[in-house]
Amino acid sequence: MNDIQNTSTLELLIRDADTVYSAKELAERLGKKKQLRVKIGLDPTAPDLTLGHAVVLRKLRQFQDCGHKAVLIIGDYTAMIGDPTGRTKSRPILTEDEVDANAKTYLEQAGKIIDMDESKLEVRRNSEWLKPLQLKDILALMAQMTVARMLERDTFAKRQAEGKEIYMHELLYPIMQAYDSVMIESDVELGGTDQTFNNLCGRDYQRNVGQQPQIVLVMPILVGTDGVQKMSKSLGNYIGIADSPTDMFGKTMRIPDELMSNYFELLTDMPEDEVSVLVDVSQCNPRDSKERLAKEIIRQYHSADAADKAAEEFRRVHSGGSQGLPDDIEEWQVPAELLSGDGATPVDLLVSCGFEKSRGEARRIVGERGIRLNGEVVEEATKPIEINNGDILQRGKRRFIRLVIS
RNA sequence: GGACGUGUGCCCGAGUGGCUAAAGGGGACGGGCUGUAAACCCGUUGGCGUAAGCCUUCGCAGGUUCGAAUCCUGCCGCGUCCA
Repeated sequence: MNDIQNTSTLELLIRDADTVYSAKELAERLGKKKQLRVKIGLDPTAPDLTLGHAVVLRKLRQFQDCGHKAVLIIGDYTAMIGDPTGRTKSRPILTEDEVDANAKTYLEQAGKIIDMDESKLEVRRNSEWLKPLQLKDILALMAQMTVARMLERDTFAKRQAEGKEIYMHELLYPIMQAYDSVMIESDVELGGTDQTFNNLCGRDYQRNVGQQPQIVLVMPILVGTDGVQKMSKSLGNYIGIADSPTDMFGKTMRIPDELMSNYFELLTDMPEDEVSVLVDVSQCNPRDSKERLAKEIIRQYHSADAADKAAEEFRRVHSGGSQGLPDDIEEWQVPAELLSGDGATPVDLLVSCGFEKSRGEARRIVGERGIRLNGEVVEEATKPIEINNGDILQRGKRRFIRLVIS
């Protein structure tokens, strides 16, 4: 590589980053032309990755494409604490089976983004080195950090200011994560802005043992579909990497318009100048731009074909009060006992097929004119209705089921 | 160990003897409208019942009262401060 290529590599790698500690160090290390070890940690708590994870994984992929090695850490031990980013409940210890299962799903899903080739990827669990630690080892690690320093961390500082509790073991989380960096000798660690403190700890711990401190590349946090909070599974404002094209499309269409440029930037490879046109309301209809965004996203996790189909289906089913049907409608076998006697009432059907949890709920939604049979609004909740094989029962705008009678 | 608080529906949070299935907000769901599953507006949001109505719910267990989420006793959880 000559200097010009080197510069453009650096530019590519720090593009879209929130902060880099420091770009200068990264330039220097890239200049040494050795394969860098680029660390990323995932706690195997919930078994599904979201587009929030994708932001960081996409960055990791760029490093791989530049010839560097991804070191993916499955935080099976750190997961026992849970990163104390504000939610305070301590988490249960995961069994080995749960970790195995979650790790497997993680890898499958991450594999849609990163290069799984062995020369480009190393997967490690931090129980490997955290589990054997003795108390004296842990004390030695703790002795490298001061209380004052630890309490600088924003979430701790905030909780302390508010008089909220901070448990002792939570203070260990950054230390454990830092120790991970030492053990795998990472050159670069990637993370979201909420990880900054932890990642910077890694630099200190590496320096203490004579390693060259890792470069910390901080990516912006992806805002969830609610347009307010961080995208996360537990907040329910997420788009999952494993979501179906239909769901991905619908969820993307739902994001507030203002979020579009952010999503384009962090989740697609579209050039900046093109994006700036798309998000300019004087030049483009936001609806069309958002459809474009949704397609770009789906293309990466499914296929261009699936993206087109999802868009077409969405228009057909949802646009302008239209009554089109989705491509795949789940079938449901109507139980024989519902058909005996006077026949099934809408309430019976709704509860039995799982659209509603209770008969009261079912009655209510019929009253709200939220139920249709073959496109016709069902008016009476408790009067038996005639149903035939193949009828389409619809709840609200987007839940459909095909009745099967045999 | 001591003092004082606190525990309400999916979440937050009012309520201090009846008019409270329990204000208000958030979320969720349904409808209208639309460029979308955005925004905005309207509605719904314990269970059973066609309905009248009945039943269950305010940390847990008892008690007082015609009547308790509201008062008393005990227990449990949580918090702040003092030691």
